[in-house]
Amino acid sequence: MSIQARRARERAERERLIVTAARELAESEGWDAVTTRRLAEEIEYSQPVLYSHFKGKDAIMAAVAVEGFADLADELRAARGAVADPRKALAAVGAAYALFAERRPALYDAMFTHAVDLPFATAEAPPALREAFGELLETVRPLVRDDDLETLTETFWSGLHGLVTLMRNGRLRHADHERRLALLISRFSG
Amino acid sequence: MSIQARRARERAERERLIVTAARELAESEGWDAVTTRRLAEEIEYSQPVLYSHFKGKDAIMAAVAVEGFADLADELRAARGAVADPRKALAAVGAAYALFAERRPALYDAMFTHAVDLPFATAEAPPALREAFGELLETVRPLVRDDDLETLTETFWSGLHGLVTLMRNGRLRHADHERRLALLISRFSG
DNA sequence: CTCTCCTTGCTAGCGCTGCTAGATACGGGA
DNA sequence: TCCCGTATCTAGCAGCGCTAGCAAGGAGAG
Repeated sequence: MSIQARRARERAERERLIVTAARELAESEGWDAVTTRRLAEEIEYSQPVLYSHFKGKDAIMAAVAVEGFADLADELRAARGAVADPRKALAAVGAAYALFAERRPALYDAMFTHAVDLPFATAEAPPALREAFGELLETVRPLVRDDDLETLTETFWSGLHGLVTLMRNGRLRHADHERRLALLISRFSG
Repeated sequence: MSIQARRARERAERERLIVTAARELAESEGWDAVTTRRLAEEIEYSQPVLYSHFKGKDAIMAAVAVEGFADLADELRAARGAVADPRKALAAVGAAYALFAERRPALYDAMFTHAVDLPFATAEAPPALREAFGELLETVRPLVRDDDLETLTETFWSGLHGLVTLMRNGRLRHADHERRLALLISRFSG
C-alpha cells in the first residue's frame, strides 16, 4: 500500500513540475517557446510522459491557467483587504487586476486568450476561478444598491479585461493607462 | 506600359482574392482551417504565390483584420446615423459593436486576438482602423463635458471589447448579455 | 533467491504546419 | 524567330502535437 502511495506522490510531484515548468517557460520566453519537446527537455523526461499526465498541450495550458487564477485571487484579496473604504477598495482591486495582467502577460494569456474550454461561469468551474471572481464580487457588493450584483461585477470585470487586453496589444495609447483605469473605476463607484 | 498596368491590375485582383478567401475560410471553418496549403488550394494557385504577395501568414491575417475594421466602421456609422439622440446613439453603437463581434467571431479574432503587430494607436495605423475608432469617438463626443474625449472613448471601447471577448470564451453567463450591455452603456451615458 | 509479470518510460515515426530553394515554363521585345 | 526575364511550380526543410510499440525496471509468488 505504501509503495503505491509513494508512487502516487511522486506522480503528483512530477505533474506539478510539468505545470511549473510550462508556466516559467511561458513567462520567460512566451507561449510560442512552450513546445512539448522543449517542455519535456525542461523536466528531463521524454515527450510521451507529458501525455501520461495531461490529455494534450491544451490541458497543460489550462492547468497553468488555473494556477494563474489562484494567484490572481490572492492578489485581489490582498488589495481588497488593505483598504477599508469600499470606493477605495474598488480602485485598489482594479489597479491590482491591471497590474497583474501587466506583470504576467503570459499567464494572463493562458487564463483568457487560450484555454477557452476551461469551464467558467458554471458549477463545474475550478474553485480558483470562482474564488477570483468572488473577490471582484465582494469588492463590488458594498457599492451596489439593487440585486444586480453579479451582472454589475461581470460588467466591471469586462471593463478591466478590455482595458488590459487592448492595452497589451497596442490598441490604446500607453500614456493614458492610469487615466482610463481611474475613469472606469469612477464610472462604477456611483 | 499598358502591359505592365494589366499585370499590376491582375496582381492586385489576386491579392484581393487571397484576402477574401482567407476571410471566408476563417468565417466558415475557423482560423485553424486556414493553412497556407488550404488557402493556396482555395485560390487555385500554389503555396509560394501567397508569399509573393504577403510576408507570411500573419500578414494575410492582418489584411483580413483591416477589412474587418472597415466593415466594423460601416456598421457603427450606420448605427450612429440612425439615431438622433446622443444617448440613444451610444446605445445603438454599443449594440452594433456587440452584434458585430457576435456575428463574425473569426473576423473579430483576426482584428483583436491575432494580428497583434498591426499598428493602431499611432499615426501609421491603417485608415480603416482610425475610421472605426473615429466612429466611437463621434458617438461619445456629444456626451462628454471635459476634454477627455479620447480617454473616455478608449475606456468605453475597452468595456465593449471586454464584454464581447469574455462572453465569447464562456467567461460570462450567456443569459445576462443584454443587461450587462445596457449597464455598461448607462454608466457611460452620464 | 529466482522467476514472472506488469508497470513505466523510451525511441522512433506519422501527418501536419509555415516557409523556401531551385527548376521550369511562359510571354514580351529585338 | 530567338532570347531573356519574369512568374509559377515542384519538392523539400525544420519543427509542431501526438502515439504506437518496444525495452527495462521493480513488485510479488513460489
